[in-house]
Amino acid sequence: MNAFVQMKPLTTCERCSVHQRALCGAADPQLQAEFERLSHIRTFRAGETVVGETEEAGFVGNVVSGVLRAQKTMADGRQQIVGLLMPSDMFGRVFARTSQVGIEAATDATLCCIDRHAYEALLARHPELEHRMLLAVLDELDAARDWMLLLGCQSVPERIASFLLILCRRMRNRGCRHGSADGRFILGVPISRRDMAAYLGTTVETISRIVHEMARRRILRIIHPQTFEVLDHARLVDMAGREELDLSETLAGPPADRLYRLPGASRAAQPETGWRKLAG
Amino acid sequence: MNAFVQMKPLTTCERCSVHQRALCGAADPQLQAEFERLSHIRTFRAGETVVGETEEAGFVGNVVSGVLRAQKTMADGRQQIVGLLMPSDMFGRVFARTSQVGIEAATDATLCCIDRHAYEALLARHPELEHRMLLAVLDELDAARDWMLLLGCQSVPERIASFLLILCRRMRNRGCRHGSADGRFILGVPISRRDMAAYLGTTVETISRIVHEMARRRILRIIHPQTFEVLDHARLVDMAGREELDLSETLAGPPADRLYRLPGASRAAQPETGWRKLAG
DNA sequence: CGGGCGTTTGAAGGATGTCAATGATAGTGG
DNA sequence: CCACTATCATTGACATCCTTCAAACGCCCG
Repeated sequence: MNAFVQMKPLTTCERCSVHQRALCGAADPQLQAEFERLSHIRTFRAGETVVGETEEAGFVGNVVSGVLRAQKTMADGRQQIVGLLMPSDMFGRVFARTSQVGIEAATDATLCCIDRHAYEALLARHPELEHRMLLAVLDELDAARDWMLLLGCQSVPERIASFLLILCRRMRNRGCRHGSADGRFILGVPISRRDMAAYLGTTVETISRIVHEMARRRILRIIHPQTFEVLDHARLVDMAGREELDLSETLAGPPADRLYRLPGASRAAQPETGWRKLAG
Repeated sequence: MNAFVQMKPLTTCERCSVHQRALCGAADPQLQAEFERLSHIRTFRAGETVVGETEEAGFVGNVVSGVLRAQKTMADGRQQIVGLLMPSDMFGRVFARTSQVGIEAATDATLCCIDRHAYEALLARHPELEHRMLLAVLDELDAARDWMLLLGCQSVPERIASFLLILCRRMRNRGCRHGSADGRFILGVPISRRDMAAYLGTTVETISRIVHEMARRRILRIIHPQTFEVLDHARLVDMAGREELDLSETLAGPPADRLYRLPGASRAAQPETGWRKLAG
């Protein structure tokens, strides 16, 4: 547990920042050695394509640092981001020629890659690994369906509030209890407006308008286009319109921290009337 | 293959209409016997709840006949259908207390049910079954992401066309080459307008308007609110706005028939201008 | 026959997309 | 170090798709 009592030198994988959270970290020593032998680190600059939408990917892997976007594109160019992949998340599609999902680096990123067929063979030889893989995919499916609810039922203001709440929760889960030391909650959005729009099924202009309206209402403070201070968490929850949001793991994270609950902040005295309409 | 040369009497499972397509059908004899012992048939009337959204389901299973809807509900009652489950599709969530997805019978339905923990134990004892389960869940994930593209990027007319095309493809895959004997293509929609609206992220009124507009344009003929004749398949494809639709398995069907391709019907001489706008 | 449900149709309004122009920012090369 | 440029974000005006509300219609079934 403690690095100071560790006698044997750590392997490369054991030094990996996402090793504890990723699938490979749960493997037994022999399997970990296989991972160590088969995997390799690759880096991508923001905007670079990791796996094209139509191509058959030769490899799968884990995000070590940075953010990837999993996206689908229509014939006329319209795009939908179907998942944001953060450190320790898996990317790539096993057991299929192609899944029509492209993977691109949303920020500069470091990936731990492994040949797809080698990984499939590993899964076949190690049922316990395949079991954990199944659990991870089931969680991704839950997340995808949660996002279908967001896209199909929620207004754009609700979607934006939901998205920001999910980011809040993720930050807290990752240990950073507050974004800044003095109790204020600073929220860094890891992706551009364009990616936000493609993720939330809207446009950059609409996002800009609504975020600024939220700032006018003192729900947020805009420090930088991608950095906000959350001023009124309770009204953000109201605005999202769904109670379970602080509970669910919508960004396809690991199931371990699924039961984390935000502290029950008291509701604002003056509840904003229906955020389904921007007028409020 | 042929029932007439079958000497041993068929087991209950072997007589099951979805046995060939479902997970259980691919199991070895010993595992099939376990399925036979553990599973039981339950019937539900249209509208009945199979698994509540918040409750912890005690069982999982397969659809034998009828259609189920997998849906999520927001606090204020808005609903999104996140999947339509047809015969041979699995329902229920293994390895989780709850997935916040409710299952209801969209039509009268017959289900083959199995205790969830018993099934989980079965998966643990039979890695090859768990492997097939993983493949099925991966296909469901692909389908969910395809639907995210539909909800996030497509206009309502495009969504409706896509939905109808998927039903067409499903019908053809299931062997019914034509809905009627004389070469006309009769399409039965297995769900109500309300369910269509909840599935496509829109309202019954909008669906009605667009379907009737399609009838006016001689793309469809409305035989009955839930029965259409497809008059112009090519323009239906145009209207959907995505080429890969006839290829992808969007309704979470089995992967076996994934490569089926519709015959390349010739395009209409007079292409409708942009179906993104209803005016056309 | 009547009630209820599902569907259709109409009118009106609003939320959000589109187009266009400006402002802000960061990266680049001289 | 600074202009230059490309990209991103913002803001405004406008158009329109779609929802909402309302009422009528058809149909099934008791």
